[in-house]
Amino acid sequence: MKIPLRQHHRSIEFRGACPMSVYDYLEFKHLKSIVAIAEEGTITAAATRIALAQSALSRQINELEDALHIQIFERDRGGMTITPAGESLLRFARELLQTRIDVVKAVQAIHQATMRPFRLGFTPFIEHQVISTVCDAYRDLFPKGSIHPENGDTEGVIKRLRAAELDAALVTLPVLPDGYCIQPVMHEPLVVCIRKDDPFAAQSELPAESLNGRLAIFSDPRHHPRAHERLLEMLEGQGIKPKISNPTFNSEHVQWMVRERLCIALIRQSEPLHEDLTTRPIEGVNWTIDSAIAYREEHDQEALPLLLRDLEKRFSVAEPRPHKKPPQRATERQEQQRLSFGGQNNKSS
Amino acid sequence: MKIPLRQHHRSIEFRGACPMSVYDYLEFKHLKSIVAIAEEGTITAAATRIALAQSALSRQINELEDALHIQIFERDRGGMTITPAGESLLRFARELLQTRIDVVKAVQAIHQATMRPFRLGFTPFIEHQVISTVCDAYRDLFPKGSIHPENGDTEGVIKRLRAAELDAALVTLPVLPDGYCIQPVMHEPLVVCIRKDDPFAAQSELPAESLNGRLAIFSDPRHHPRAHERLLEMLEGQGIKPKISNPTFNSEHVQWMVRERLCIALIRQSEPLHEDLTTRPIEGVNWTIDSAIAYREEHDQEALPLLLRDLEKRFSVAEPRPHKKPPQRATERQEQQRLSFGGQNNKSS
DNA sequence: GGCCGTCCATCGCAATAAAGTATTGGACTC
DNA sequence: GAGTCCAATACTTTATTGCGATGGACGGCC
Repeated sequence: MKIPLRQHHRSIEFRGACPMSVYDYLEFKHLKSIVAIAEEGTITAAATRIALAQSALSRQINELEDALHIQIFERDRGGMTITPAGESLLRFARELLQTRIDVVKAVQAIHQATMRPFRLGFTPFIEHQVISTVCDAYRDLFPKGSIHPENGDTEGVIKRLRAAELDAALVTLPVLPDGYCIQPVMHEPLVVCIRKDDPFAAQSELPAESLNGRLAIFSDPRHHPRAHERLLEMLEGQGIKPKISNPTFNSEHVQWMVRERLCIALIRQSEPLHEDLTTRPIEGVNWTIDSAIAYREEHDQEALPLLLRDLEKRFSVAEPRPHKKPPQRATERQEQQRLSFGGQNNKSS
Repeated sequence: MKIPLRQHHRSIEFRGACPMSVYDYLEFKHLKSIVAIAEEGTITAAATRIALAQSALSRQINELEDALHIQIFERDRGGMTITPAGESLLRFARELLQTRIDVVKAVQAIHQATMRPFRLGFTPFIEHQVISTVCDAYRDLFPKGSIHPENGDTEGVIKRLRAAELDAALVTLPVLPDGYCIQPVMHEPLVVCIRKDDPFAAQSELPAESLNGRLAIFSDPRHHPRAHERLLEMLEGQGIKPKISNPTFNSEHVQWMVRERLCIALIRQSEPLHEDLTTRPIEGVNWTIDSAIAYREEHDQEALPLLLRDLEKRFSVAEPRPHKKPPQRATERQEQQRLSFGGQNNKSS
């Protein structure tokens, strides 16, 4: 059991401000070895997998454990089994190794073509704040890169994404996750916009029936057919027949129509309101608009993995929405079966 | 310019499933070197700092650049300046090196004492969902670790945190950030709870005057003196004189009093309501309750850095709140000058 | 119980990779 | 034109890794 304390002939440790900490014993190659051993179960098998001699691998791990004072594996007969400490280490090993790959790819891209500009599509339904957060993240990660946001309607954006004319796109769900992946970035409640002097304004939540025949839908089927359909489905599910009206994006038009008592309207909770108007949730449902970033799995944009990784940090995942939902990891929950509806499913545990 | 392509004597590359990718050339030591060179400006200085010979460092970087086909530095007279590609790499180098330290520390701790249990304080003001998200994160990172949530009033929790009897604490702001650090986890709007048949329920927002003399405050100065003070300040700032009442935590008591027309009350937007009650925001202000996790800067809990890192991902930072706020990084914005008030300062850019 | 196979640890030795020392050469300064 | 600073290179030394072989521990099998 020799201690592999690096013994440079002449005094090291004193020179500069860098006393060679113990952490330096851990290198990426060790992480690779750990993953291999954990997955193969024996040093012998792991050694062949990572093209190393069995003896070398055995030494490597023993010395690492020794230097770090960690026992990573338990030596049973018949192989190595990972310890609790090793289990946590393994988790990070995988993460770090993947990050290394992503970083190298991205940096190579920056160098080679001074990196291809990141083409980010977005639809009119995406809040400006979301777009700028994404752009900020990108510029923060790649100061010399460039990001080109381009807008378009949902179908067009998705089509261009699929055709690799975009590297990623900010869209609102639902979209068919066909040929691309989705990572959610924000959820925003849908509420009903009514006049303050509307009789129903006295209530904190509007019963679904009260909307029947009054609620106008302004979403344009051409701009986001799936969301439009989904919305109609959801309304139908609550027994609400929407009023027919001409599609528009213009929030002021919508509010004007409500003010003129021509209808009431579904809008986002965060939308700034005219002073005569107010909003109310619909009783018993918890509809939200979900924004997500979509990207091709087989992307050729080297900046993408790191951008996604960073966005995960920047955007909400735990929803501080009225009534608690079970906290979930972003990667598991995304799905386009919500325009969204939350409705009854609060408090599943 | 020899190519340092690792030439194992006998054919490697074919053995297992691990064809030795180019990414393997990048090791943590390279990241250290890159950071050192970038900070020192010359190879010579960097070499002494990281206890390496100048020649070794020069070669190391040259071979790395060569293997990865990246130019990281520009060789000027008088030193090395970093390239755009290097700039991005540098960013990740720092991040990864820090993560390595955090990981090793945490894993060491797991091994040594099978890891000291994580003592997480929380106050009655913290939503259960927040606590369980934190606990989930911990257990996810350290499957064999244990986390002990303990509740207490704010002052007690802070005191025990400072006395190192707790490793971290979930508290609501404001707290004096004295001797410890704070990372926000959630913001939740405060709204006024009123009866549905209250005349003011017809309005979507309540003017501040309408609360005068009617709004009862149930927060207990003993449980969170600073928040209590702050709340009174905020009310005073709006010209609201609160009604005196006995402190209570029990939300049902509060709602019962509102139902009995004894008062109206400030509550969290997400609180489940009795069917006779509703909530309204106060006009012109945007008060929120901010939950944060507090911890000593000189912690001895090795799990803490990785937990904080993970929580950053799990919790909202971009606030999908009514009216956009500028997106900010979590670490910069925390401060206890909000109980919080948002009020006029929306849309600062 | 004895035999065999598997697997990990260890050792000696050889080959390679990495770091050290010393030197060179360019560029800039005075 | 000598001095200085710096990176790069030549050459030497050290450290790491590979290879092959051995031993111990365990379990299965006859």
